[in-house]
Amino acid sequence: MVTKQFSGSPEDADLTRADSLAREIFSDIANKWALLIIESIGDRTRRFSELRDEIEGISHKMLTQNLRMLERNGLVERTVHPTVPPRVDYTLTEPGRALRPVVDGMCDWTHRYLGDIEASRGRFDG
Amino acid sequence: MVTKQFSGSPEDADLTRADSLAREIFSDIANKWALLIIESIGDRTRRFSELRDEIEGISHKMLTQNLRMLERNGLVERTVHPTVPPRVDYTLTEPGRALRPVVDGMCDWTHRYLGDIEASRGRFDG
DNA sequence: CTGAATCCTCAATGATACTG
DNA sequence: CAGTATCATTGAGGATTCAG
Repeated sequence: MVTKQFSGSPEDADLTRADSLAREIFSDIANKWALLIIESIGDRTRRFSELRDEIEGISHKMLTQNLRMLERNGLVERTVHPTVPPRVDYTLTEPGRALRPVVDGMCDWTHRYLGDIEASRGRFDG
Repeated sequence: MVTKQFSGSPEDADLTRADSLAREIFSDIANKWALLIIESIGDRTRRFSELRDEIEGISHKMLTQNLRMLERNGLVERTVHPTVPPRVDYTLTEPGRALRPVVDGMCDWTHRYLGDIEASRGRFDG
């Protein structure tokens, strides 16, 4: 549950604090760019430019922004190679890898129900 | 994969069309309100006001907007009871229920790594 | 190449009021 | 109660520029 939680116990403060933190994290993760980045990195090591090229439609800014956010939350690790021109590699951390099955599940679901959804849309719109 | 797909085969047009549709659907679903609504409905029948009360922080507008979107994509079914005052029930359809494990997985992941993430944030911010 | 910062625009969101 | 519409505001996100 990432929605409300009632208690009444003395640990109320901690519970609501943990809940609001959970919601904050959930909101960070539950957005398309974050999930697509995780999906794109997978179990590989990817450079900034590779991600930008692979993730259709993502802008330079959105990519850096989301990579920072994922790094801050400890889902991706960023290693800078002091070469010139600079080269930065991104990999998933253990928490990041643990999220992969979830993202895969969402991708699978999307393809599995593509037809049904298209049909439903047709009905709804028409 | 919901990112790029190359082919070169004659079905190119259909492939890219299916891909863009997949991305569209993925973008619809991969947002916090949609996922929280699905989580909140679960296997129950929920009224509009119940959802509004249960999903902390969601506005009237966001709830209706996302419910319409989910209905259009065939994830939720909307049944209006012609009473006064009116009463509207929402339930998950088969595609909607099929997405539950994914959402549950994301919620589980959030709570599982809450501590790690908080620690990582501390390191990153400090 | 990567990334930060700036500016600018438009869409997402909230607040409010009105309808069935 | 549920839903739509309108308006106002904010913030997301794109384009561009500069720096390491």
